[in-house]
Order: sequence, then C-alpha cells, then structure tokens
Amino acid sequence: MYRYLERRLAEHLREFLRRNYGLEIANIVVEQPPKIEFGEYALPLAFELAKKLRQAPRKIADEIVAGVGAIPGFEKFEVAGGGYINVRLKRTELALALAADRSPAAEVAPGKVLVEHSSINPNKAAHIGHLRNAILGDTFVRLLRFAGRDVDVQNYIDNTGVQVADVVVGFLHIEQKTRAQIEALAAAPRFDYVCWDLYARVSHWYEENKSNLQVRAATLRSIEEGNNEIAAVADLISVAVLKRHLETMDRLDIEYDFLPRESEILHLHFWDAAFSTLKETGVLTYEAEGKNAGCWVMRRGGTSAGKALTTDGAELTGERITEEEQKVIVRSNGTVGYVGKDIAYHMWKFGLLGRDFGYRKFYRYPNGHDCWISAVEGEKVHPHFGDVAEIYNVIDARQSEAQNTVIEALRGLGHGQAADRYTHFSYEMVALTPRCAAELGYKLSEEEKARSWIEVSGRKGFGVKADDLLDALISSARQEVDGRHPELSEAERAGIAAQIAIGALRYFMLKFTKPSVIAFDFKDALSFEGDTGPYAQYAVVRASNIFRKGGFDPAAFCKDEAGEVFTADFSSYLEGESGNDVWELWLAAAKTSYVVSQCIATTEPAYLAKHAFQLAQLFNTFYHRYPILSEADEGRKKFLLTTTAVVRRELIRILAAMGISVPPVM
RNA sequence: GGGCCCGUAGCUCAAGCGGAUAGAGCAUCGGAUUUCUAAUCCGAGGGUUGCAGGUUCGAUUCCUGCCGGGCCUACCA
Repeated sequence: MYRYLERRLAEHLREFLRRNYGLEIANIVVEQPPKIEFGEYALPLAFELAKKLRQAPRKIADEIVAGVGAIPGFEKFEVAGGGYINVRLKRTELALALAADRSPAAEVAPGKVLVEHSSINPNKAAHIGHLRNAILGDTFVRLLRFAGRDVDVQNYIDNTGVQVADVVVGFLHIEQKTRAQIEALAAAPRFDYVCWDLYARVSHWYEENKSNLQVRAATLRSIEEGNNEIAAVADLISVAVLKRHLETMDRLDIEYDFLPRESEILHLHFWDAAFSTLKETGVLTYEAEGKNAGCWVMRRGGTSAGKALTTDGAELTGERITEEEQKVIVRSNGTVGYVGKDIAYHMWKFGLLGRDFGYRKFYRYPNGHDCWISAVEGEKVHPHFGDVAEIYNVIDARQSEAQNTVIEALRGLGHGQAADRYTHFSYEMVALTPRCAAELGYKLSEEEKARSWIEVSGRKGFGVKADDLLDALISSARQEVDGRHPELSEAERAGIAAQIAIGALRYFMLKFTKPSVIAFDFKDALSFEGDTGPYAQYAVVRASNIFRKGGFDPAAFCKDEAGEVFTADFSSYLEGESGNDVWELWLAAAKTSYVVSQCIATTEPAYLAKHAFQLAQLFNTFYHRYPILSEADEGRKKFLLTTTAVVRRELIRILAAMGISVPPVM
C-alpha cells in the first residue's frame, strides 16, 4: 500500500512539473522522513530544481506546495527546513485499507524466472557456507513469489567433477572398498559425513605423494566417459550425497524443482550444440601460438573490449585478445572446460540451445512436492523447465569473473536481451572467527590469530557442517523451551525448538548484507535475543497470546467489516500528535510490499530481515505501552486489537517470505 | 601487475538514487507499574565514518590519490 501511494505521488508530481514548469523529471526522488512527525514521504525535489530554475529551493518548494493540488489518499504538503517538501497521508484511509488487507494489484512482470542456488558438490556434507547460499536463494525465490512471479528453482549438480572423483579415489584406492561395500555405506544415515572425512584424507594423500594425482586424473577421465565401473561408483556416491543435501535443506524448508547435472550436459552433448555457434559468431577464437596455442579462447568477463569495438558496437571478430585477458574455453587436447559447459547450460536456460534434458522424478518431499533430476532418457510426461525470461544465479563472489564471461558469451552470440536478464546474485563467503576455528580444534598461527576471520576449507575438512549447526541450534532452543513450557508434550516441544532453531539460523544468514563476509561464531549464531529471528517470532507469539487470552479471532479484526464499524474511532486514535506512536507501527506494517520490491530490485534480502526486526521492535514497544485486554474504553480496545491483528498478519507474512514459521507459544 | 569487494561505536553490523541530529544488536552500567508482559521494555555511556584532497547548497554515500585487509587473475571445477 505504501509502495502504491509512493508511485501515485511520484506520478502526480511528474505530471505537475511537466505542466507547470515544462520539466521532464524521469526519476522523482521520494524519501522516507527520519521522523514520523514529518509525515510519510519527503521530497528533496526543490533542491534539484533550484539550479534549473535559478531560484531559492525554499521558494520553489512553497510554489509546489501551493499549486500541487489534491491527490487521493494524501492529506497535505508542507515545506520544511531549507526546502524539503514533507507529505502527509490520510492516516485513517491507509489504516482502513490495511486492516481490510486491500491493496491495489501491482503489475507483475511477464515470463518465468529461474533461480539457481545451492549447487553443492555432491561429495561431502553441506557446511555453513552452503547454508548462506541456500538461504539467500530460497528467500529470494519466496520474495519473487510474494511479488507474483512464476519461479522455477534449480540446483545445479556437478556430479562428474574433480571433487566427486576425489571421494571415489578415497573409497577405491585408500579404503579399498568394493562397490557393494560403498553401496552399504551410502545407505546408512549421514553418509555425507563419511565423505567429509574421507575427502580431507584424500587431499592429504595427494600431498604425501604427488604421483597419486595420476590416480585422480584417471578416475576423472573414467567418470566423464561414463558406462564403466568407476563411473557407476561415482554416480552412486553423488546421488547418495545429493539426497543427503536435499534432506538437510528440507530441514530448513528449502525445496528444489529440478536438479540439472553435469553428466547430462556432457552425455546429451550440450556443448557440441553451443560450440558451433560460438565459433560462427566469433565469440571463440582459435589461438595458433603463444601460451594458449591450440586452444579456443574468449575474452575474460570484466576485461574491457575497449577500442576493438567498431562503431556499431557489436563486432568483435578478428580482435586480438591479449594472453592476460584470454579465458581458455576449449583446451588444446579438445576437451571443454567448465566455463564452456556453463555457456551451453545457460543457452539452455534461456531456450537458446535447441536441446533439452531428459527428466526423471528424483525426490518426493514430505509435502508431496516432486523434485526432478536430469537424465539421458527421461520420463515421457514431465514439467517444462528452462526457456525462461529471467535468471538469477546465487553463486559466491569468487565466481563473478566466470559468471561475467558467460554473460559476455551470450551477448557475443547476439542474445543481448538474455544477457541483460542474467543476474549473478553474488554474495560473500562465510568464514569462521579465529575463536570459533580454535574451538573446532584448528591450530592457529600467530598471524591467523590476529585476523578477523579464517576461511573454511572443505578440502581440509575444516568447517561447520550444516546438520551439526542445526542440531546445536535445536538442542539450545530445546533447553529454553523445556524450561518455559514443561506442560507441553515431547513432540510439541521438539516442534517448537525446531521452528526457533530454523528462525534463528535463517535470520542470521539474512541479516548481513551480501557483500559482507560473515565471520561465523557459535555465540552469535546461537543467540535468540535482540536482532534475531526468535525476537521477531516472539513478537507474533505475544500478539497471538492477546487474542487467545481474550478469546478473539485475529482474522476477525482484519476484515472489511472492521472498517465499517470502526471508521470514526480509527481517526480519533491515529490522527494528530497523540496518534504518532501507534501510527508509526501501522505505517511500518504498510511497508511490506514496498520492502519486498526493494529487495527484489536490489537483490538484497537483508532489507527484509531489517524490516522484520523493526516491525517487531515497534510492536514490542506498543505491547509494553498499551495494555489491551484491560482497556476499559471498548472503541479504543477494538482499535488496539485491530492494530495488533494487522501487525501480526504482516509479521507472519514477512517471516514466511524469509522461510520462517512462528511457533504457537514460546 | 590487472580486476572486483571491504574499512563506520569496545565487538558484530545498518544507513534506499547524495539529504534533516550517522542508527541497531551484543557487551558494560542503572532501572521496569500485581496487567496481554522478561526470548521483552526503558535509560546511560560509547563516533575525527581508515587518511588526504576534489565535486556539491549538502558526502558514510560520487571522483582522484594514498594506507590497511580480502577474493579473483589454472589448458581445476
């Protein structure tokens, strides 16, 4: 609602400026005043116009305020300070619309969106770094769906790469296991933990004797070729670990629709289809000499094409790319690197490849939702994946160059529109504080002790596993729940502890903005107080308590009839100085879809976490200040109950968009 | 060497496209009404926004240089 009114205000002003000043201002800046007393919107417009009109900002502001006229829903315009225009809404009107949950339908961009996230190598347990990825990705999916978009969720599986090969080497060469023995291990719980330890041992084994690396190379070759015993072992390992990842993520309410695998990109020859067009369009050039002699290369993403561009801007053919700026796509032995496969895969995503995967049902979630996986020969009936209008790849910042290279390849192929709708959803890694690393038994050098964080390493088996962290959170939450609610059944207490643990974890991963490295520490992550998920959950529980103890249904206070009954009372409680406190709460509650659209536009879910916290904080203050059930004035009591019902509804929605549910009691 | 990112309170982080007195949480200290109340609330202390310039009516935000830190820069994925 807040978002809709902002747009209406901006459009009205744009029209006003066009008519009265003959000015075209494409982007009218609308801010939020620092204090509720100043109104709901603030316009620094007069400062901007001062130069153009050669007049004092204050004078321009006065003129605009005098001439702007009425806008439905708006109370008045005021000049403040040196030329700010503060805008006030008709509080009661907005409140009634909000109580009735009435909000004009926002236009939804057409076309399907594809979000790819998680993409964990299926050779070891997921760790906290993967959690950040999956939680960011899943939350972004929820935000897009909140905004009405049709979204497919994909999790790319590199099942034929070095990392899987390493674990295969571990089982076959170090552990000397047979395929049947590995199969038995894979069927046991937490097989991914077994792989986690083994993977670290394999890395060590390579270091002990460099000639062991030949075993890796041979294993990798066999896996890529397929149709042999080693490939079968690799497949059984990667499928088993993948299932474990799906289980781990399901604990956090994270689901996928489709799991495209590298094995199918290989075996269905996606690359061959891409290679010919890449050559024809000159995106790839052949190096006859130099360091990359015999390779097909392209310009590294992010390096400038500079003056090589002709005047029409499209022609890159014939341009020399310096060796420094070359990215090898096809090696001199004719094999293709991962960036090449990624280019083909992304052509498929946009429906530009002319080939498709086969599809098989792979995993059914407890709620009945099916997750599909790629296959050489698929089932006849399957959903249609790929061929989308827009994509988001949730991949950490270390891969931004590779991502940019893929984008540039699409652009070079003439698919500029696809390239424009390709978003690398980039975020920084999760590392450990030195203290946390020490707790995990990692021996720190003096230099490392002084650093603010230590990078995790799957290769070394150094990190916090996702399931371990969840277990720790659940047991910590469980202690609290047991102490507070001994009257509840075992199952109820377990359920509440899980909800709190998930709330704490998801919120923790979302509260940091993407470019910030998270220095992980158990103390912070296990906190349930202050700027945390449980804080926001608790605010909802408090609101629910009021309705439960009062014997009211919160939904009854959010409906249309509330508007009809309470119109007069609403204004007397909301308007004027005395209404500021409660109005601030209403206004915050009205901003949900505004914040969601900001999150999508900036690909930054942290704003939503901040919003949840702010709304919860305002509610807690309100809760403390206004006793509701004991309120003697019936009209006022109903107003306060409506306020509580609206805030409760919005908080539940906001938390749901973050994948956080709210326990019945806390 | 080149590219990208970061530097804000003791600690961890915010600050929407340049805007009003730079805000939270944690930690510390002091308080909270027989109530829907403590996973909460109120208050206090705590800042040369890394440094130096520039642009601007206005800079944490944009530009330049420097200092410090991280990541990327494989015919690995």
